[in-house]
Amino acid sequence: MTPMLGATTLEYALLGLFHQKPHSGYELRRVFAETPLKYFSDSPGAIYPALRRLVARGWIIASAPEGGRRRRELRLSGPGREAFIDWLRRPVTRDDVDPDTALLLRFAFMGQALPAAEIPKFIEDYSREMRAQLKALQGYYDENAATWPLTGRLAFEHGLALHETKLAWARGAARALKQPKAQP
Amino acid sequence: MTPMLGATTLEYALLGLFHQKPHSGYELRRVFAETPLKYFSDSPGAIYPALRRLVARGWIIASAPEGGRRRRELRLSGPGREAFIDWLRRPVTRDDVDPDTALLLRFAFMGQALPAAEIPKFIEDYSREMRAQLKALQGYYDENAATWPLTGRLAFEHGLALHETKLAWARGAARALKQPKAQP
DNA sequence: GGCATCATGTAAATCGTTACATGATTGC
DNA sequence: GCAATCATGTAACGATTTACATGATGCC
Repeated sequence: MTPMLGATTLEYALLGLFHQKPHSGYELRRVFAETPLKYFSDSPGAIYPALRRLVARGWIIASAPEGGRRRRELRLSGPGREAFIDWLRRPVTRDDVDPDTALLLRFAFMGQALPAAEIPKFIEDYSREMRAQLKALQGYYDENAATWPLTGRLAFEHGLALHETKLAWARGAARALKQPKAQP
Repeated sequence: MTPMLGATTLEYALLGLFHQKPHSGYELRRVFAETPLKYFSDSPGAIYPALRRLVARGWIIASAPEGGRRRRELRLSGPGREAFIDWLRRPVTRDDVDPDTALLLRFAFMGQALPAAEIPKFIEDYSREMRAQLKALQGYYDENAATWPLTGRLAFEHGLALHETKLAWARGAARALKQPKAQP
C-alpha cells in the first residue's frame, strides 16, 4: 500500500480501533478476520510490525499484562490521538476519491472523534471531488468509447455507475447528517 | 499488490495491452499516466521491472529497435498469449469480488480475446458471488448497525449501495450481451 | 547551442504476503 | 493428558514507491 504521508492506512485503521478502546494484537487480528473490515489482512506479518511501528513512534503504549496473562494490552497515547484526529481532518483531494477506501474509513471513525459540526464539510468536499472525477470520466468515455469492444464499454460503465452511486450516497448522507438525532 | 498465482495484476494489464499491439515501455507508462487506467502507477520502478519479469518468463519478446531508434518495441509471445487467455478464463471466486478491480479489467479485455459465447458465464458468476457478498454484508449490518454512530452506519451503507449498483450493472450487462450486435 | 521531452533504467527503503515457530490456556 | 485455539512473533521474499541517473531527439 501507499505510505500516505507518515503512516499507512492500516496504521490509521489500528489507531481508529484504539480510539474506541485498548486492544491486544490478537483482538485486532480477529476484528480484521471476522468483520467486513477484512479489507485489511489479518496476517500477523502485517499487524505486529505495524503495532511495533506505532509503539516506536509513541502513538500507542503497551500496558503491563494484567493478572499474569500473556496478553499485551495496547492503548492510544496523547500524540497518537492527535495524529489520528489530524488524519480525520485531512482535506479531501482529487487523488483520494478514486479509490476512496481510506476516505470512507476516515468518515466511519469521524462520528466518535470529531464534533458533529465538522462532518458535513467532509461530505461536501467528497461530493465536489467525486463530481469532478465523474465528469472527467464521462468526458473520456464520450470521446473514446465508440471504438471499444462491447465488454470494454460495459466495464467503463461499471466505473461510471459506481461514481454516480457514490454521489447519490453523498446526497443522502448530507441529508441524514442534518436530521436532529432521533429518527427511526 | 498480491502475487495473484503466478503474476501480478499489473503484469496481466500489460499483457492485455500487448494483446492489442506491440508497445514500448514508455508508451505503456503514458497509457497508465493519461487514461483512466491510472489505477496502475506509471512509475518506471513498477513498469520496467514488470516488463523484465515478463521477458524472463518468455511471455513477451523484445524486437530489435526499428530504424536506429532507441526505442524498444515489445510484443506478446505464444505462451504469453496463452497465459493471458488463462487469466481471462479463471473462475470468479468469493474473494475476487470485493474488491473487483482485477475482475473488471479481465472483463474489459474479454471482448477482444474470448469467443462471445464465453462471456455471459463470467457475468453469471460475478452476479452470483456478488449477491452472496451483499447478503453477508446485509446480515452483518442488520445485526450490528444499531450500536454504531451515524457516520459508521452511513459508511457501511456506502458499501451496500456499491454492491447493489454492481448487481444492477451485471443485469444490464447480461442484457446488453444478448442483443444482436448492432444497436444505438 | 540550449532546453523540453522522449526513453530507459537503477537504488534504497518500505510494506505486505506466506509460511514457519513457539509457548500458554482451556475444554474434554 | 491431549487437542484446539489463544497469543505473539520472525524470516524470506516480492512488489511498489520515490528519487536519482543518463543519454538521445526535436525544436526554436
